[in-house]
Amino acid sequence: MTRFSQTFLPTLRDPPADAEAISHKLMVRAGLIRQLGAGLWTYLPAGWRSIRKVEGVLREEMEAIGCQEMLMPVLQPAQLWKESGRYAIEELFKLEDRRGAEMVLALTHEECLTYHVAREIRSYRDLPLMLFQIQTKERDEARPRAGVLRTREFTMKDAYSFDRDEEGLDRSYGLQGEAYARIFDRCGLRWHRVESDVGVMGGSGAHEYMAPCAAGENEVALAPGYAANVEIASAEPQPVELPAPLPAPEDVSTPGLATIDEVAPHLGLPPGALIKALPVIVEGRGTLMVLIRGDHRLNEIKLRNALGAEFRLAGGEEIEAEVGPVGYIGPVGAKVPVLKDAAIAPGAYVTGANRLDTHLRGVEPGRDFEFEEVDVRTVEAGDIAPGGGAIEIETAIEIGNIFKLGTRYSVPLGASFLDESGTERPVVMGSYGIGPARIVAASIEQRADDRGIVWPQAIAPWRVHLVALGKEGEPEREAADRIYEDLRAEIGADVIYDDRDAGPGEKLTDAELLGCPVRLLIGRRGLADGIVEATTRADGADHRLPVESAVEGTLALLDG
RNA sequence: CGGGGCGUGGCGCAGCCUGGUAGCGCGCGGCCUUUGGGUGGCCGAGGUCCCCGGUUCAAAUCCGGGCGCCCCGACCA
Repeated sequence: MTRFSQTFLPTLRDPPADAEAISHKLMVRAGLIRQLGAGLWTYLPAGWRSIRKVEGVLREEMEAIGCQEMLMPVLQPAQLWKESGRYAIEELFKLEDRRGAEMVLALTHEECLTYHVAREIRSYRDLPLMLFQIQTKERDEARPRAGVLRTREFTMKDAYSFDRDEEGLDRSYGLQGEAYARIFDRCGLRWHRVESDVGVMGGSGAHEYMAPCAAGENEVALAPGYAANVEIASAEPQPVELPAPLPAPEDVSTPGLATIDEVAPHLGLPPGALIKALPVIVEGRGTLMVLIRGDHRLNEIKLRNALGAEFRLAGGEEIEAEVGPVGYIGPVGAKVPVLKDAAIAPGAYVTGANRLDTHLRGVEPGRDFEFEEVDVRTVEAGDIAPGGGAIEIETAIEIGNIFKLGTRYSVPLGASFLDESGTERPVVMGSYGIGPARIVAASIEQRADDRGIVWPQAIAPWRVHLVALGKEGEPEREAADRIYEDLRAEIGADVIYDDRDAGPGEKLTDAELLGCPVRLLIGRRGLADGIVEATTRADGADHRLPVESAVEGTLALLDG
């Protein structure tokens, strides 16, 4: 029974005032979701239908690769998380039960599943194993945003693989990757698989699946044969014109000029002919000076990975005390070790002189200071990717990720098995996440037009939106009632029938807002010619279907 | 966590500066009208003005505190 008049489908003429993202506005306007609190969203019937369709695709593709569905609790003993070392995560919701026992709300389920696997898996004969669930995740996000894009509670398809060795992991990882490609294709998304950061915890590899769209929180660097999250992307920089070399560095007076933007024009040089010196304090290593070309930006994740340790930028007082006058520090005669970004090519640069109001020109790396070379800058559009193509930067939503965990969880939680030789070995794990809500939101972001949502068939709340003009008891209604019943016999609940006594404008506008793939319009005008009018939402094409074969005609439009 | 903004019928907003009657559009209910792009008319319902405290004869409005929400940034295992 999906008659619009009896469905909880509250459409809105205007978007909520505080909505920015297209998907946020349209999902609220089309009656898919409503907000309960910051980062907390209710799915109304139409929205939930779409989510469940995504889940259906996920189930099919997971099962197709031998991944078995199960279900784990959201509420978990804190102890497990202390054992895995993740209890300190700020996003982890922590609470106590009535006895005062410490509990947490799971933000993923590695701990829980590894706990079970540790107890049930004994032999190499029990491996490999792939399991998944579609379950709620709770994360105390610092800043929920953009409707359903970043929330504190959401459902996730999380899959986990258990293998005896790295080779097995590679196989499982490959299978998941293939399933992911089919999933995102079936959901009609434009997406990229990009290399991603594995974090300080390690892991031997990770990829993110990114759907380009304006509301994205991530940036991806793309070039022919190359795709990486900007967080870890690496590329050849664009060249910069450097001044003629000097026999030795020379002082230049730069009174009051402390930034690249002030010094470069003063000397008539491009910013890239200057070197930016960034003092950082590294956990366990003290203060270092990182050198970046003046027109480049430091990539903190790449620096963290290069250091193999956490760090922070030094504060003003720390710089004065350990390095030199803020704004005038440089590598020549530096009191701390120097790391030079690889994008600083050989040549003569301007740097701080470590004396107030003074810079040096003609400074040449190697000749005038010692350094360790690292790659820690943020790539930019136009840089040359490893494959030789020019990089383009796109913003994107992360819709899924796959991660080679290795033994990150199996070792602390004691998940091991005996191999053929009777040796105990830790299970080698992978984890694989997809957010159904993000698939829905990304689809809307990528496909919507100025009239509303444009669903792909696979995840539309209804595939057919039947609009009857006229009111109760009139001929067009009777014709529509018949077609509705016939359609239901063919595609079940996948048709919504707008039987409201509203004006034509309102019904048609709502149909476009909701964005179902095929709209059938039954009105006097068409009926006089013996036809119903079918319009496909994606291309706006009109099709005149004879009344007597309207259902067949609709089905033909659908599966094509 | 830093910065900015907002909180007044279901939605979008005005009123606040300069204290005294809570208002508009949409939506909602009834009747009539209209039925190929949010039709028109008449009548009507609906508000603890985010909360607590203070000032005052009197607070949506002024003061103090708190809460909530949004945006930018940081963060995002």
